[in-house]
Amino acid sequence: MDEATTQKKDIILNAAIKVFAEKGYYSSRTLDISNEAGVAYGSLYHYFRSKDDILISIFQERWNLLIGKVQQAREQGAGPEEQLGMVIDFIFRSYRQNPDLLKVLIMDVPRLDKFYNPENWKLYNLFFRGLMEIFHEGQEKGVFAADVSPIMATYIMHGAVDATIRQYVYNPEFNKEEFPVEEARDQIMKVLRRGFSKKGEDEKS
Amino acid sequence: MDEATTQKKDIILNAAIKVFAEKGYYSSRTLDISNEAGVAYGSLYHYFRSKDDILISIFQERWNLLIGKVQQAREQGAGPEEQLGMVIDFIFRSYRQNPDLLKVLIMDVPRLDKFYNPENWKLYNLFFRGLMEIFHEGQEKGVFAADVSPIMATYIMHGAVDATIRQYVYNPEFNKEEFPVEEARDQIMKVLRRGFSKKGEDEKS
DNA sequence: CCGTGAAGTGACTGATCAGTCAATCCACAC
DNA sequence: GTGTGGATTGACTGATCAGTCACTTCACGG
Repeated sequence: MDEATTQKKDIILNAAIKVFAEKGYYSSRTLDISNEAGVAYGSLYHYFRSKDDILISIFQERWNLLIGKVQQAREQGAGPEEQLGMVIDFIFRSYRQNPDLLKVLIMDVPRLDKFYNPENWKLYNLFFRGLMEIFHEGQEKGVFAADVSPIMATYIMHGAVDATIRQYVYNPEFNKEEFPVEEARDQIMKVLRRGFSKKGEDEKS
Repeated sequence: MDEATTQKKDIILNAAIKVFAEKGYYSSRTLDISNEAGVAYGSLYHYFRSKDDILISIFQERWNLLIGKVQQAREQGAGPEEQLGMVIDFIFRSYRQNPDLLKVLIMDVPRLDKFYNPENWKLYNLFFRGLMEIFHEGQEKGVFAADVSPIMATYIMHGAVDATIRQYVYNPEFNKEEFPVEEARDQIMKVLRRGFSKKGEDEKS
């Protein structure tokens, strides 16, 4: 795939992210996407097989970035706690930089039937596997409590971040100005650090 | 609304829950719902205004149960921690009893544009408000850390439960037999208890 | 038993749209 | 300057489906 093709695909993908975020996947028309991208309707089908293919491509491309970030955190972060912090921070920064993308990844992608094929599950779970390894190492190093399974720790962390961003994206009663993302991020990290901490393990079960 | 009408509506609603859970809201045909319910196609429109109305009715009816449960927990639970436990337990029991319902509430309802009207937001946020009050009381009683805002605590708790149930419902690689819901529930409660605990507050920030 | 209106029926329709395709344009090689 | 093949175009089509409606059946009161 040459440079020009990659660029054109990216233009379409970015337009699609904007349109999907605005109207939701099923209410979005492929014509809206081509208009937003400034290309002819038919061109969409030159670069992508179908509307589904566009959404899945968004997921695959951006999810790989996330997985790369987890990898990077594991290599560069001083300890397990800092590594988790880096991942959470990356997600919140991604939201600040492109709320539309997060909206699509959180709300549209998981709702598409075609999304659930073995290839995508593998990619999806790679993220969780990376996080689990951080937790596991943290337990071995005696930083994290041994009585919390890494898999549950991963889901709890993911859910906390996911639900919070969902509030930012959707809840009109949520005051974003008074409660900036950095504050939300810090509070999540605080709660999780305490929740997973080895020091809490002895507390009443 | 007489008894017979209520019953018939309930039959349709339950059929819709099954169909929506199976295929997702947008891929579900209203004809599938009438077949599943064993009523004529046109009858759907005698009892409900539209397909959207059916989904929103599912939300409203069941969400009221959840809100009632939060209220009940606040009245009957000994302390804030036990109260939260009761709410979490109710959600996991709802999943065991009717996974389809949870699938619809978690995945389909929040994805419907029409869902986001002031009336539904009000109802939706009533649940969060109830939880926030539990947290607030916990802080006043010195059980929960004062440096975590009740609103974030609520989102973290909701997200943890939500993400976990999502794994049960969707992730084929997740081994439900080896990891029963009761175990998941206990681990979540453990992590949250530690994460929100007053005792952790002094730990390095 | 008749009248009334609610409950129930399912064939039909009008609108919607994803995807196709035949035609044209364009860049580059020879 | 000509040929080749990919890129681009947008009008069109075929299928899909939510919702309608004219009709039938039923329950019940008088």
